[in-house]
Amino acid sequence: MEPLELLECSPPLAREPLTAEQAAGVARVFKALGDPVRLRIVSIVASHAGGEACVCDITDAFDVSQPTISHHLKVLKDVGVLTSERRASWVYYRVVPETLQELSALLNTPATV
Amino acid sequence: MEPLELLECSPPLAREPLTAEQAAGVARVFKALGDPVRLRIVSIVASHAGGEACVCDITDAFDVSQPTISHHLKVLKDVGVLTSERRASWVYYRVVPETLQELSALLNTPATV
DNA sequence: CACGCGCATAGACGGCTGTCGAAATTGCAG
DNA sequence: CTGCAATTTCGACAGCCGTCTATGCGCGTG
Repeated sequence: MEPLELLECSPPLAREPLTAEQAAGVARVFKALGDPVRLRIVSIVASHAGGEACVCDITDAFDVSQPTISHHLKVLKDVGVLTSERRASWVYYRVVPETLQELSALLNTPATV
Repeated sequence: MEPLELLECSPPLAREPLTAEQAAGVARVFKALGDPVRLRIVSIVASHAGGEACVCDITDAFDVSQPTISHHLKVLKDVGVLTSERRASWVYYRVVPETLQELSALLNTPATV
């Protein structure tokens, strides 16, 4: 499943209606962020020292099982919000700033009058 | 179901991990935006002349049934993305810029090194 | 007042999703 | 090579979600 390029130039939502294809692509990312656990995962990774966190760091912060965390990480990775890198026995996750920036720009309402 | 105030000061995701409560609140909004039809609805309303659109305007843009559109509008209204106002026989919907602005600020990654 | 139109609600149904425990995979150490 | 530790994958299951049809409600018009 490719990370899917979002929008070439990220026009604000209010500029003109999104096409069905654009909406489908962007909705995938919002959907991934639409889970409390995943949202916290992103914030944990983003705010972690060095901008990265291993799975064990993340798992410790939740009461859900470790496979469940792994599942959420896969979802976030599939939509291009996170990337992963294996070093020794641990897998480290990082956020992809470009993806979040795209969404941020999209939601940046230009004084909708 | 109250529109739920998001975050008092909208700290970026990377500042510090969200609490479970914060994440739950924000995730509700992202979840609402995580559907292609709803995302297009928001963009249609936001880009419509006068910043508002009646249900008939929106329904015409989709192939789904009118009750389905009405359901999506309710979801977006419940999380504080849209507001509605009845004038005569028609109901007009508007975006709530503050809500989208909150999310935009949250995703605005501050150069995550 | 009664009808028609615009929109919302109710109920039903198939498919997706979050969760789990168990098993497989990968890499390191001995 | 063998065993261990960290992580992913698998299979299953309950609950949620998007969609539909049918129905109800509000409002303007004749």
